[in-house]
Amino acid sequence: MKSHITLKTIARATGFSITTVSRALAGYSDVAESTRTTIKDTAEKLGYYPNLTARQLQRQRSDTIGLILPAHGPRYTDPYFNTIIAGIGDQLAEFGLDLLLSTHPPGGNDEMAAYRRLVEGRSIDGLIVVRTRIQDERIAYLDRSGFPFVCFGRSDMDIEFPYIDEDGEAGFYELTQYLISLGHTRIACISAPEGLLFARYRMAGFCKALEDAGLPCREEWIVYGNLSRKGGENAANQLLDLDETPTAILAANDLMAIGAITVAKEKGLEIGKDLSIAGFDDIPPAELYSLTTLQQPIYEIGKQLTEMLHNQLQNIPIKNPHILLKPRLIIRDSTQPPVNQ
Amino acid sequence: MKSHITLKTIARATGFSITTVSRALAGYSDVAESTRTTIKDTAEKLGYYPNLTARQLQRQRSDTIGLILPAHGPRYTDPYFNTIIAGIGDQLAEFGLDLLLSTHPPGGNDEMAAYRRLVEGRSIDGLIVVRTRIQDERIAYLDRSGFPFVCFGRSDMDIEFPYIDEDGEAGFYELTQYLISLGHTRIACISAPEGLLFARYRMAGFCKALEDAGLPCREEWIVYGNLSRKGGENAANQLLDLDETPTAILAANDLMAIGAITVAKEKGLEIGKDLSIAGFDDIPPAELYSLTTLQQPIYEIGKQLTEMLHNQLQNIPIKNPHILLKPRLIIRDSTQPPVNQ
DNA sequence: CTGTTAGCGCGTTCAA
DNA sequence: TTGAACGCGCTAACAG
Repeated sequence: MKSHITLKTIARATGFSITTVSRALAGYSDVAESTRTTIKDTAEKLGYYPNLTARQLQRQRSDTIGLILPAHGPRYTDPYFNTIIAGIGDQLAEFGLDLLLSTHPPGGNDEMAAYRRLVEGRSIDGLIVVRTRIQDERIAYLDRSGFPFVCFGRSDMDIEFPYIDEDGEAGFYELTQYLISLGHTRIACISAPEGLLFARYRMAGFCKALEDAGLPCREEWIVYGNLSRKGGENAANQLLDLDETPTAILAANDLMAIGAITVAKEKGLEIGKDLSIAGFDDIPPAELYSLTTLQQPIYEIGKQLTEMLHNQLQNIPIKNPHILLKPRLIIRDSTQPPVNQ
Repeated sequence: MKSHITLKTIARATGFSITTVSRALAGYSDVAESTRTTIKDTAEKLGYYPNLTARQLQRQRSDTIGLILPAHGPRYTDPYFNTIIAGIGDQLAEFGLDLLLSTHPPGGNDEMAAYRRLVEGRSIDGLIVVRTRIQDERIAYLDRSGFPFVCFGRSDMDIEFPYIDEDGEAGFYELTQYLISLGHTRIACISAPEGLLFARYRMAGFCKALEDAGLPCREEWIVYGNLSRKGGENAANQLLDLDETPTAILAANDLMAIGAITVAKEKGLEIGKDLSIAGFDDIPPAELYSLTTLQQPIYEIGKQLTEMLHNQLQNIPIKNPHILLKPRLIIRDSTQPPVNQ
């Protein structure tokens, strides 16, 4: 490592005081043009770059925001995180901010310790919380300490906080409506476990669309899966073993939809023709399976979360602290009008 | 935000000097047990947490390492990304280090500016460079400035630097050997563009295995694809239109392998039986396609890179600065013995 | 227009 | 065993 060039170095080299050097470089107007030129030139020549840590300490602001990913284990993959990081990163770059990232398994002591560390160690100015939980200790803590934060996702607590979330209800409403418009009347749903908040919203959209169309929301056509491909297979087996089978199945995520596709194919059904299937997420394999699905606006959420937090840090009042972004319906071949009644 | 508790606060509360408080909390031995207790208690009661920025400035060390992801655009997805972050993050947590993350499109001015900023702004102690390029400006810069860094990937420059890479040659060697052991003699390869370093290594392993088995490395059985699914389709079409078609196709990545599978199926070939196909990466859809492939040890690479960098920062000599990690062969149904000669 | 003084919060001499 | 003084590098208030 080369030895560090500081303001002092330049001060000595030019004969001016440290303060003058600082002001010249910062572009203050009360500096003689000639001295500014001298200072700027030697700064350039010496390759001066301000020590950001020192600046942070003085300004009491790090221009850095934090993000703690709820990661778990070696084969950790979450289809959203690439995208949300890209969204956050791009927006951050525009604002000239940095991102401090940690990964910790969700719900443990480690995780909370990481939050405390970043917040109380004053390494960051604000925090983005992702994958909110129904009862979320992190939100409770941040609210208590008055630290600026925004969330990806809603929660079920008696705390007011700014968030952005995908509008699962609107998404499933549109998707169900679309299936109805194709002529389907026997529509089943593979839901996620009821404890999950997003599952509730999606189910609500599904039921509402049926109701609005005057169709019954039949209990035996609502089954549950654990969001995995296997879960989708089990659920699809349940549905397809019924006396009266549905002509369309709507799964709470793509993985389960793909599981359902596998099962249906095994039973000799042609997807799209004999049975329509749709999912949620638009994960990469969805395209390979020609799966109709809802694409989450994750990148946009990342960008907007960052903007929201930035405003908060600037004390700019947030016009709308509760934003719902509607997923985009991606229509592929897995959903088509029903052939046989 | 609550008002900040600093050493000064505790000093005033206990009546001791800031220095004593500092030493008591830091666990120095030259502090009376009684005063240490008093100080620790009130520190606890007041909820003291050291200001990390101030500590950084004084220690001239940030205990933070940097990572700049070569991301590009909204729909940016890199299958490795999650995994390597998880690996780096887990290891970092063990060392008590933080991670400063940026995303920038590769090769641009922005990217280099981001490197300079982190390095010269002294926000970080070391850097992990991922997705190395054949001629890599980042490596040249870091080498020039003498800043500690490690790389995921090799390069083709006259610079000595520590790296970890997947051993594509060994991987493809093993995979090819495996196909040969199944009885295949007509093996084709869909390579990546020659400019890419990893493509060279993989091809080398492929050719070497053929040679070692006394099989010819026929030119018309080596075609090129742009790593996309579409590229795999085109390449497979080329191969399957030949007078003498191969009984096995080895693709430089899973996406192209999946493209090849699609094409082969369209032509009425049964995968595994009429034509064996294998890929590289083990991306999630690979399992859905029962694709034999090579799984990259990304998580391990992330961990080991972090460890390597950490050692470097501690001035612990790195035993082996050039590590190659062998991919793991995942055998699925897409590769089977050839039926018809 | 420029320099002196002071302080951000912490750790580390050195003297008492 | 404790405290005063100093410096990390930068910025801001105040004088001149």
